[in-house]
Formats: sequence, structure tokens, C-alpha cells
Amino acid sequence: MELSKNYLPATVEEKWYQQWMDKGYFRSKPDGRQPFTVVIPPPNVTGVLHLGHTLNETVQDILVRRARMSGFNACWVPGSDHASIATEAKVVNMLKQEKGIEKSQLTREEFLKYAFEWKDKYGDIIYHQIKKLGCSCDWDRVTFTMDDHYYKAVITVFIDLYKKGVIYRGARMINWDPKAKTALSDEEVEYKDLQGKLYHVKYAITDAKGIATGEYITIATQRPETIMGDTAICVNPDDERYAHLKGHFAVVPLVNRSVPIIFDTYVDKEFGTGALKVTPAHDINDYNLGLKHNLEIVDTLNDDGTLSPAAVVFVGEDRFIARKKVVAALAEQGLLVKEQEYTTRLGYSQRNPDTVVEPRISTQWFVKMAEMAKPALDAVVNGDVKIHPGDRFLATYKYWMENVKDWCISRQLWWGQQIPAWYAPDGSFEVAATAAEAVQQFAARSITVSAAELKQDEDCLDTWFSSWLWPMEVFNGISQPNNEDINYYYPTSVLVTGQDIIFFWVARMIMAGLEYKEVKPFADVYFTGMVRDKQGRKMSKSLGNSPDLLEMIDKSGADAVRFGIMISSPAGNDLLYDDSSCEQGRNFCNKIWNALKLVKMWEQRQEEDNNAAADNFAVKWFESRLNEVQSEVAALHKDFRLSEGLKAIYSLVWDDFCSWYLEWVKPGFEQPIPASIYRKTIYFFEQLMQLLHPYMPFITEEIYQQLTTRAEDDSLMIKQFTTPEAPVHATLLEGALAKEVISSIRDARNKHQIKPKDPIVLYIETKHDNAFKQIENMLAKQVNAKAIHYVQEPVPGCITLVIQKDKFYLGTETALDTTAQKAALTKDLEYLKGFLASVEKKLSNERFVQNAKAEAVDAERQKKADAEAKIAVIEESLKSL
RNA sequence: GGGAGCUUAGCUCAGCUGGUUCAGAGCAUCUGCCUUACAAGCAGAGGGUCACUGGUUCGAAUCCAGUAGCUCCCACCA
Repeated sequence: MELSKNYLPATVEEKWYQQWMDKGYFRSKPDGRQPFTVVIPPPNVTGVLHLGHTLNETVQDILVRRARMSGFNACWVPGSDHASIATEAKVVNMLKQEKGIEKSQLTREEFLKYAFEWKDKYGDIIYHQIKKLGCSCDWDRVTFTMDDHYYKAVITVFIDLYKKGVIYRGARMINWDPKAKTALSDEEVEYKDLQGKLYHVKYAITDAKGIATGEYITIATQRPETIMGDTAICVNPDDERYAHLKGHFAVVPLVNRSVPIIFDTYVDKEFGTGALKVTPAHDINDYNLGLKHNLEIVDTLNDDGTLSPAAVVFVGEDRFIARKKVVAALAEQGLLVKEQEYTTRLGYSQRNPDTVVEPRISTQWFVKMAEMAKPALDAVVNGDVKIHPGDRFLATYKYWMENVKDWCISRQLWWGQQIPAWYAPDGSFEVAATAAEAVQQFAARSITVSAAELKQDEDCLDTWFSSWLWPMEVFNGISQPNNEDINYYYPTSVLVTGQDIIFFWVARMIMAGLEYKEVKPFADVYFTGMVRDKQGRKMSKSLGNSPDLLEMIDKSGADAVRFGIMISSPAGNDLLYDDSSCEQGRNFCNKIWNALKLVKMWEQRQEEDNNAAADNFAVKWFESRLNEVQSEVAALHKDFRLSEGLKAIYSLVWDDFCSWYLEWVKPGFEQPIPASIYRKTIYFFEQLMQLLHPYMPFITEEIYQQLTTRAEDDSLMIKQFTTPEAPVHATLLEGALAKEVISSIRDARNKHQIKPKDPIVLYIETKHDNAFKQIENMLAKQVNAKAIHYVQEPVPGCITLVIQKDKFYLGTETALDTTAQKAALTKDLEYLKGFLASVEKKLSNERFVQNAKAEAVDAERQKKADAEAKIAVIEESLKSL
């Protein structure tokens, strides 16, 4: 069969993925082997694969494939996350834009119907993309966080934790997203620095009887629209400026409400005016002050961020418009003292990045974290769960776990697991899986209600409250404890994820795993970096700098994309994406393809021989290089240094195999090749493809199948690695010498401008003729020599080279510049003399000889001897010039 | 305000337990080649006082301290 000029990935990739699927190679069932389990970090169900995923999935596939080829029963579970808030927002948007329906017009059931339709329509897109990438997931195990069994597991855990007293319901200051109209957890708030204004506003003072003293107190605030919610003015008790105001009151402008002046050391005398307005309903600090001083709470905002009737003025206005109006009104009444530029930090909703989060008091459900955090912290500190790379995140993890706050898990959304709390008409509630169970629980408290009277909590649970069960529930580990799968596959082997969700997800999975299985959920965590563009910016839709993955694959092939992403992504570092890396990957594929074409040309030209390979220096040299890199890659994998592993393989294939080995064993034009060498070459090629397979699965399988006829069930994907033999260093030297001789002669030719087509005559002055005689033909071809002679003394009129302890004379028709030659040799000589001097200096330093390790001293002595010998040779050559 | 990390060729990074065969790799650049596997290629080359300043040591890119710059995380100062 004629092989195409260039490698064409499209058909190859399609073909092999289908075959692997058909043969069931991705499937895993518990058996006698050791499992290697990976659960995918579930992408959002309605999302599309971006470069960040691509990096993650590629890393996972490399680990899984290598494990599968190393005797493990590899199981990679794919799936997706219902992504409560993000998906609900998308569905709401879609309904509005496509059908003109507002969410408020729908019942919960109607809305969920639309949401599931949406999921059915778009949910598979991301799986297609993962398949395109070549990922070897077990597609029979696809899990979705809203699957029935998963839903049940989440509810079970909620009820269990409630019964244990870990989950509670209460009114607390939480972060409110006025756009999504839901509570958020602290982790879902992202802070950004902003240029804002600090408004100085004066409040009239009245005495204890409410009579104006004519005095004013000036406070500073960034949020004048909240003054209607003020319930006190606070000053530092040590502040002499305000000491006389004890027992006095201040009048809140615009609403003319009288509020007490209170004293607390919390207030910084130096900041602003030293007087603080206290608005317990809209600021966490004020809330805490309010609790301490028993202040009234006046909530002046609606859930959509507009002013509520409690604000009295500007009711119904958006908070930011109200701010302007309040400022104008204050100015008009002469109460605005001044405006000051001020840099501040505002919290934004992670899922609605343009929406400023509002601190708000609200009744929500919380998980007590302190208790659960302890064992999860220990697991990481004592190395039961290892974080890679290194301990870069250990400090952060520790800090977070030691200062963890309770987790707000209720969301005022419909897309998610509905909270299993049942309220009786009197407002009391029971937590139970069903209304019927709740009725019984009420009965146990002597409250008689019927199921029909009970109302289930309207809220649903935070997405992360389902994802933290992921490593267990993908194997039904919560919904059906002790089933065969969970017992076999859990704990998983390694978790590959982005460092940005260490608290959202990683830490909480460790907590849940320890709570419900009493075993950590994974042995290793591998953090990949952020994907950035060439300018170092994060990839984002709004910047439009996120390339389309499918386009990339269409253009260069999945292998090339995988290569590009891995080669530019050192362990844990940010990935700076650049088209040129994928191009490098594509070029690499083409290189491999062409090596195949070359080798295939020899197939019909084999000539039976007497095992020439056994004695061939090129074969021996490459074999030891191969072994060396095989061991190196294995070692690198243990540390998750995948990018370095790929680099090593790349260089082995391109430089050692293609540039040196194949050139060395390549027969002349239409000449035969010794069969033993041909067989060795095929074997090497196969080994290379196997080593590379986890990184670039498609092309390696294709080459493997092309190299020779294979049995029906012979696939590189499941071919097991054999243990590499110990490297043979002796033969390495010979190869290394040959490389050096060839490169040096080529360099000399270049420097003396000898045209590539002009042959030279090569004279070799050496003590070991035999070594060179064996490689004579190859050498002649590699440096374009028409003849090789062995001499005992310098040949006049030639270019002289000294390589190790041998001398080479290049005879040429081209006119030579002896001065240049002399200059070159002199340069070498100077370097060597300098080198020798430093070695001698070191050796003459008694303290070095006494204190340094014996090997170090010996090494220096050896260096000295070598340098001296070489200097002698060069001096001799110079003389003869 | 607290913590962590980074600073090595134009760019992205290796360099583990300190020793001038460790100052490296890839990409980029330059030179010469359409040599019958590959121009998506081949053969070569140039390029860095290892951020700065001290210290430890016989010896430091490598260990320690300080300085500067960058990045990230955390934090309730209006």
C-alpha cells in the first residue's frame, strides 16, 4: 500500500477511536488486577471543552493509558456536573430569549422540564469533544450529578449530616447574588479592586431627651444608599473628640430616624473621621457590632438589589441608582461634607461576574466545617493524600482548613437537589427523605400533621454539595454502600484538577471521603496550572482569546494538540498557549510518519544475514539509549513530570532514532539491508511507539499496526510494557564518539565552506583503527568522504581536527585558509589551558584535597590528565601546520 | 495587612542531595542545503556576570540572610 506523503490525522483518529470502543478496551470491571482509578472532574453539563479541560483530560488520559499498559486495571469514569447556578442562568436566559418566558411564570416542575430538555440537548457535546481528544474513558460509567442514584445519595448525606448535627438552619449574614437571587457560599465570591468614593456625611446630634444640640457628627461611607438602614453611630471609647457624646443620639439623614451613639474599640480612630455608621443588615462588620450591642436590624434592600419599603426613600430604585440619588439629596440638604477618591474591594458573584454581591442576613442551611476539616487537614499534612507538584499548596490548604467557616449550602434555585426539609403550617420542620417519613417524625414530637399539609423547602443545594461525593457516588458508593465497584475502585488513584478549585472541591471531597468511607478519596492530587494566552492573560470568553478546540483538532490532529499542550505545560505551571506548540506536534507526527515510510521501503529489501545486528554499534548504541529513556520516563511519571517525559521521548525519537540511528543503518540506494538489523529496527520503532502511546495515542497505534501484520486483537493500546533492561553504558560511548566525529567533521566542512556535494578524503590518525574500520562505510556516507585512510602522522594541506585523542585530516579540493585553522586550534588550546589551570589550582589547594570527597578529587585528577593529553595533541597539530 | 511562590539565552522552562566536561533543552534567530523518508525537512552556528547585595564553604545558579520586581492565595477596616 502506498503511504501518503504527509501524515493525515483525521481518518486515522476516527478509525482507531471507533475500534478501541468496539473492542471494549476502555471498559473496566473489577478483577484480580490492581485497580488504577481516575474520576474525571465533571465539567459543567452545558459547557464546552476549553483549553483548561483539554490540559486536564490529556493529563488524565496519559496517566490512565500508561497504567493500563503497566498491568493495572485502569478505570476512568467520565461524567458531568449539573452546575446549579450556571445552568439555571443559561436556561432562564434561553427561556426569555427563545420563548419569551419569565422564570416567574413557571412552576418548579415546568421549569425543571425545560432544564432537563436543555441538558438532553446539549449535555453530550462535551463528551464528543473528550472523545475527539482520544480520552480512554469507560463510557459505560458516565455519571451525571442529577442522576437518580446520585440525587438520592445527596439527599441521604444531607439527612445524615443533619441528624449528626453537622447541618443546621439559621439566619446568618450571607453573600447574596441579586441577579441570580440566591445565596452564595463565601468561596463563590470573587473580590476585585475598584476605584470608588468615600462620602463624608454629617448627622445631627441630639441629647438623651432627643433635643438637638446643634452639633453634628461626620461619618465616612462608601455606600450612602444604605444610610436608611443605619441603626447606630459608633466611635472609639478612647477618642476624646467624641467622649462627650455618651448617651447622645444621631439623626439619620433623609429618614430622620434617631439612632444611638455607641462606643466600641473596633472603630479605628485614625480612619476617616473616626466615626462609623452602623448598618447591621448590609455589612458583616456592622452585623457583628449589631449583635454585640443589641442593635436593631433594618434591611433596606429587596432580593433583586432594589431598595425596599424599609428604606422609606427611593423605594424600588436599584441600589446603584439610589446611591446617586441619596448623594444628591444629601448635598441638597447640606449634609454631604466631602467626597474622596478611595480604592476599595468589591465582591462579585463568580457565576455572574458583573454582579456585585450584597451581604445580607438571611435564613439558610449551613454545614459546620470545623469538625470535618480536622481529619481532612491531617490526611494532607501527614502525606496520606499527596499534593503535586511539591508542597506549593500545602500552606494555603492548611490555612484554609484551620480557619474554615461554615458552608452555606442552600440556594434559591430550582436546578439541583431540593432540600429534604418539610415544614408544618406552624413553621416547624423535620428533615426526612419523604413527606411520609416527615409525618412520622412530627408524630414522634407529638405534632400531628398530614403529608398534604407539609410543604417541602423550596431551596436546592449548592452544586458542590453534590460534587464532594463524586469519587464515591460514581461507583454508587453512597446510594448502595459496599457494592462490588466501590469496594474495588475506591479510593481512587489520582485526582487531576485545577488549583482554583482546591477549596470548592478537593478539600471537601477529602472531608466527605473520610466521613463516609473513612478512607481518603485519592492517593495523589495533581494540580495543573491555569491556561493563559501568549500575553499571560487568562483564557476567557469575553477576551475572545480562547481557541476553539475542535478547530485545533481539525487543523492539526488530536495527537498534535495533546503534544502541544503537554510540551508547553511543565508540572503545575501555568500553560501559556501558543499555536506553535501544536504545530510542533503536527510536525512531530509527520516526522514519525516519514520514518515509517523509510522503514517500509526496506521491508522488501531484506537480506538474510548472520545476525549482524548483534555486533552492530548503531543497534547497540540505540538499544541502550532506548533503555535509558524508558527508565527515565518511568521515573518521571512517578513524580507526575509528564511534560519532561514527553520531551525525553520526543528527543529520543527525533534525534536519536531518526537523525542518528536510521541514518546509520540506512542501506545505500536500492541496496539490501541485513534482515537482523531490519527486525531490530522494527522492534525499536515499536518500542518507541509504545513509550509515546499514552501521550499520542492515535498515531502510535497507526504506526504500530503499519509496521508489520498484526493479529486481530493485537493493539498497542493494551500492549503491556516490559521492564526495560539496565542501560548498557559501554556501547553508549562508541555511539557518542561516532556522533562527535561526524558532527565535528560536518562543522569543519561548513566552516571551510566546502559544498555539501564536494567529497573529501578523510585521514584518521588513531590508536584503534578497528573501531573506525567497522563504521567506515557509514562514516564516509555521513560526512561525504570518497575515501578513508589511516595514517601515523599529520597529512599536510588538510584541515586538522582533534576529537578526544584521535586526529582527523580532511583533504579537500577547496582552497583552505590555514590562518583560520590555526586560529580555531589556538582557541581550543586556550580554552583547554584555562581549564587545566583551574583544575590545577584546585588540586594545589590543600584544603580542597583534604576536605572534598575522594571521588571529587579523583575526578579532578582525571580531568587534569585528560586535558594534558589533549593539549599535547593539539600542540603537535599546530606545529605541523 | 498576612501567607506562598517565582526572578537562568529573545520566548517557555530543566538544572534532585553545592565540585568549570552543568551553564542546558525546546521554540525563535542566523548560515548553508529542493542529499530519492520527511522544506511540516536536513546539516551547522551564534546567544546568558544564572535579579541585586552580603554571608556560609576549599568551592554556590545550587545553601542562608537581606533588597528589588513579578504572580497567586487569604483577610471585616467604614
